[in-house]
Amino acid sequence: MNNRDVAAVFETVADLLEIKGEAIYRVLAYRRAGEAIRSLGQDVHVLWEGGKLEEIPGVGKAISEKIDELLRTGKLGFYEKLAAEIPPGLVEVLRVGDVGPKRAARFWKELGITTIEELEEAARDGKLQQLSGMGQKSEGRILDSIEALRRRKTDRVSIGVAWPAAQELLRRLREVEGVHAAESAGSLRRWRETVGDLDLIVSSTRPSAVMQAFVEFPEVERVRGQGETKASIELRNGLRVQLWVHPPERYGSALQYATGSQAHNVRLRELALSKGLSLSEHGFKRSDGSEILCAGEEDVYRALDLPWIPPELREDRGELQAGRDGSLPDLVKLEDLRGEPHLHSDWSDGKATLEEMAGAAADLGMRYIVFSDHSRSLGVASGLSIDRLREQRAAIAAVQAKLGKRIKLLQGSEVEILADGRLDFPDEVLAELDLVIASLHTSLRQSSDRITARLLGAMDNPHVDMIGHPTGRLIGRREAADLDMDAILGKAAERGVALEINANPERLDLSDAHAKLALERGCVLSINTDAHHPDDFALRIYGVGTARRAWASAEMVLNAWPLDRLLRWLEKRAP
DNA sequence: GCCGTTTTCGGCCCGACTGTTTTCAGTCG
Repeated sequence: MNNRDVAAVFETVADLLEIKGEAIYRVLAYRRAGEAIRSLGQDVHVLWEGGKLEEIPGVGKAISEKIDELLRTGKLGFYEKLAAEIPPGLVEVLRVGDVGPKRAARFWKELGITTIEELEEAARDGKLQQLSGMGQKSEGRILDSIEALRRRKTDRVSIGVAWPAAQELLRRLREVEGVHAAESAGSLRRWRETVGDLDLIVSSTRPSAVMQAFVEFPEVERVRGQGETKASIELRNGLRVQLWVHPPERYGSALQYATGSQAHNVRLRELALSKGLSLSEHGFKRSDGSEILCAGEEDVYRALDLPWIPPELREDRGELQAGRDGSLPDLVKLEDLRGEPHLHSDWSDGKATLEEMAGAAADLGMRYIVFSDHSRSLGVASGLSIDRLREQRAAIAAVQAKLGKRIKLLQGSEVEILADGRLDFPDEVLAELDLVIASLHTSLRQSSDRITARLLGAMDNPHVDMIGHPTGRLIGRREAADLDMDAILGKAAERGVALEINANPERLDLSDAHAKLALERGCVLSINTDAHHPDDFALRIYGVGTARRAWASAEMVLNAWPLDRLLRWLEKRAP
């Protein structure tokens, strides 16, 4: 039973309790605990064995006992009792928009509905509108929502899809007359790896005009709601978008509010209350009814005696305390990155020549790049033989001569960790390279013991400087390998091996949570694009976002170091 | 059910929008 499984049990418990009509704070407690376990960097088993379950925020005595029962027996009596009372299938019904716990409970009790299919059938038969408090419109909305749910396929989309889509909408919004500023908020602004919808905030004194222009954008499929200051639409590609319009003098509180996370906002509001202030997206209200307006986000935090907190940290993971202590990290920025340690050329499966990749990198201001084409056994990616690897070295030297001081070119390899744990090149070949990245691409479904041993063994090789996309996950498509992350991070810290944050939005591997844990263990990170084409360098933003979510400063990121420091580091590592 | 620069008990964030309403419940973020 992994973290996700445990989290899913508590999240389902929360939904079932809510349908049952339990006290909302009890429901929220289970939901919060579920989310905390889901975003835990380390295996919940490790905390369990160490008797540290209650250190998880939102986990107290009752829930830690339930985790214990789950991990010991694989079952939870509390859940089974609940599932006997309320059909667990109803949890699925909650995914339909416009259907919350109250309606789900009524549909079940009054119409016997326990699945989305049954709900759809009842709606088509006009049975929903016969319930008191329901009408034709509500029934129609629910039918629309079921269709929308089917169109979406998944609940959350990759940030690699969401971010460009948001930039396009923002560009268009900024052209609308009367718009002072427009930004994305929500989980996108916090750089979460997937987002449920886009939240856009506009500063304007003419909200209704902005609203009207927005719902008439050509890519809008349907308008889910439209009011004076708020609109909700769905795009043709299934993405849902919320727009808030606020006057400039309230823009800061609106942006802060919409950025979340919910847990962070709850903490802020508690803090506000303790100072006799009530905080909403419109600003602060004192008990006498007077207001404090916040044009900028920093005004919101200042009113609470806090420094501005970067959006990536707003997850209620200690950022308020760090703000009070003055110990907020100076987070790594895109401009801090000085080079690219992991990229491919057409010598293996890249789509561009050495010179094209080098030129593009130099144009972006990078000081160095490391050609790290695949090694010989990865046939599907045209991995280099030892002879080809040596030929490539001469080719790189020729390009270097041509580019001169514009950029420093290094040669590395993304060397396969074979299924039996050996590396794909012998040590004497690895010793010829400037930087060696060891990666898993095959046999990712091995048992935890075997696949963990492969990575540990690779890190014991003195030539290995870095591990590429450590868990091998593809978000939404392939699960991470079943690694003992505790052992992996411990070994990386001990051996001084850098761990990659692969910036490709399909990977983001290490994840934010693992990267944070890695830093706490004293590991060094590297933000790599794994570029196969010059356009891929643009993916750096996703890696930077993930590193920032891990509380990483530039000091902790290998490719944010100056080149001479990197070279000294490599030299010191050489056996 | 959790939690403590108010607290080990008594709180726990707040508002917009919609639909079916005679004053508000439900959903959403």
